Amino acid sequence: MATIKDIARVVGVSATTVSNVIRGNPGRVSPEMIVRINQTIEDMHYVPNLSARTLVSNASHIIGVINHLVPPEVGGFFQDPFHGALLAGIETTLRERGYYMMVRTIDTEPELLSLLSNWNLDGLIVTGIFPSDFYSRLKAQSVPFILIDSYVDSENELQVRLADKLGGYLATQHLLENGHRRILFCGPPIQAQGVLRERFDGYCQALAEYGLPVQDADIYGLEIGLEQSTALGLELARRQDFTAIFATADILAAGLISGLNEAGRSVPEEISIVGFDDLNIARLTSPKLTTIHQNVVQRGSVAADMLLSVLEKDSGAPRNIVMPISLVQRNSVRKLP
Amino acid sequence: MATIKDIARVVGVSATTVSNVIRGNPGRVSPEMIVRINQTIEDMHYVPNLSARTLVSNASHIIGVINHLVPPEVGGFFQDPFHGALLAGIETTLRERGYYMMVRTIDTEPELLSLLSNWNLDGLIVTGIFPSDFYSRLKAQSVPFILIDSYVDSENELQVRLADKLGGYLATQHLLENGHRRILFCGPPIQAQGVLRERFDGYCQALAEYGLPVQDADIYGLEIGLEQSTALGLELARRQDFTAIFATADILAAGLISGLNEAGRSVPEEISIVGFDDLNIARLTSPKLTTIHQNVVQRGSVAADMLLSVLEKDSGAPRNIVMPISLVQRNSVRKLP
DNA sequence: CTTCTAAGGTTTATCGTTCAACTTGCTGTT
DNA sequence: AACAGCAAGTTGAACGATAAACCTTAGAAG
Repeated sequence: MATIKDIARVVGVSATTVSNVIRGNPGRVSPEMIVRINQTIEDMHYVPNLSARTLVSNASHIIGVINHLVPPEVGGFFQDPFHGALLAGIETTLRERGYYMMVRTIDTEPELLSLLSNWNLDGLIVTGIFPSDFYSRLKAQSVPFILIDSYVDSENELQVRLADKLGGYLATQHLLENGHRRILFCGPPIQAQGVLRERFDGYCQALAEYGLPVQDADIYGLEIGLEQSTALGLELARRQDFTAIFATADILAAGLISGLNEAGRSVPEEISIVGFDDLNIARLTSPKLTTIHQNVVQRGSVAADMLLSVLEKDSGAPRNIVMPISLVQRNSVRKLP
Repeated sequence: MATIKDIARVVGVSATTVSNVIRGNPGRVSPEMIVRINQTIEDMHYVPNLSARTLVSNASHIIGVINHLVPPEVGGFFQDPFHGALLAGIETTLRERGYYMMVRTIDTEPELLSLLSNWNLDGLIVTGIFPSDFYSRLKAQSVPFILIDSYVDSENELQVRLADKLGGYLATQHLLENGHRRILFCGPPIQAQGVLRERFDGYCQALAEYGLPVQDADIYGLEIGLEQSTALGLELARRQDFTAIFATADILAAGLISGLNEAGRSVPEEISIVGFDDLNIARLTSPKLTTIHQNVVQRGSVAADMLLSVLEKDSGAPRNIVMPISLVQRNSVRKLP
């Protein structure tokens, strides 16, 4: 494969000059030379070697996308449709802006360190929910990163958040408006801060407005995954003291419906359900899922855009975006008389 | 960040010696020195810089995973649950064996070339269906690659195939056994060779055994995606001259069910459907999908394993595996009287 | 007529590793 | 005593690019 020196030799200039042309360096090269060099590059099918570039310039044009390891039994990262949509948005934007993407699930801290120093990653997109001390570990590395999912209470940190509290509120309120008074909350375990905390806060607020208590027995924690939620659905089918469920992810809602159905309880006739995310599967379940809509693909793409803008020193770029949500009514909620 | 020279200076040896220890080079270093160097590496949190390593040794430890660009409107690559499962298997294996994964959708040939020479990829996992001339283009590059989906008629090429023809046969035969006589075939356009060709051949064979003709009007080509298949479901609802559908992917079957239902035709009472893949969504649809099972996650992981074995010169490694399939009966097929 | 400046380059060092070719000191053999 | 052979290193040149500092020439300015 041709190197920059080959080009230089053929054209009869120094490697630096070729390098300047490649990187579009300002004004150092005459217009006709630019044309000749570009022509030769094309003729010889020259493509710069980014490993070499990375080595000297310390910028790799690789963005790492990491997620906390989700054991395959629990569904796995790539198999989760939410993350699939996120990745789709991220990849499209990175491609368009000339960056490469290295996806990796991270289990232990050394793995993160290896990833970073192995490849001089330019930046990191952090998806999924990491243990709470992870954020400070990450800050200790001097790599720009943007958080999706694992919120942090700081205006300065790069984040693409969602109006999660509002989402939790709207979902719950919708059920209350339809006459439901005992509403279960099902989602991954609630941490001190982050997505789930906020959705839970919204749930509590809605209940409070109707003067209803939040009851421990109504809060269920489970891993994201169809198996887990189907199992929970089977379990819940035995309880007779509630009429509705707010599930913090569509995939959970889908599993719940499936489990409830299997146990002979019908949705929405006996039990109403509201989901969260509005993924494709929300239209696949039967009944179709009433859920909180967010544009996940766009969220990934906004995250990538924000990160790259910061990397490219665009100081006017936003650091903290909150994306909108809305309630989408389909058929999984029944109005009680 | 510490470099190999820092380690060398601290220990008081040359960089080469450290390098030899890191790479486990045979016998050139005394046991006690090995211990001291390893200790220092750990103390200083040294991690080798793979860009530098790649540059000189011409092996990057990066495996590219490519897919032909699927426009987002058509579903996108990452959002397709089949590819999600595949990626899950691939990533797990690559991680375990110490490789990195660079995922990229490829639109034009220059993009492929850039990807390859930018990063000195060690190998390529090719998923999805590429245009037919792509295979020869790929061969022209001297990068080892393994095909999943885009079959090629050559025993020598690395491939992880599936008993696709048998799958198509079993699916169709199951419908025939249940009394169906007019069975539509729905899937992405059939090419000269590859997955779809084989599934179609199986379909034809089963029909032939029952003395039934293959009719052009019964073959539908559509892009993989929920939108497309839902639309097709709506369209098919108007036809009254068939009782069953064989869909070559679960995601298509799911959309078909949804479209048919929407148009007021019920599955399986009026129309029976058999899918292919047995993805998670097969248990989400209502009715649950009767489908051809394959272990997609494992398929990804087998592909990665085979490729790495070849890279690591394990000449005994298999080059061409055919993974098994089986029919899973759920509730989307009705026995006709 | 000298000096300055800008355009259009070139030279050389460097990034962090690896690899091939040396060196050095010791042991054992004949 | 001479020397082969080996263990345990070292040295210096790559790999392909970039960055900083330097050079050369023509014309403008004084």
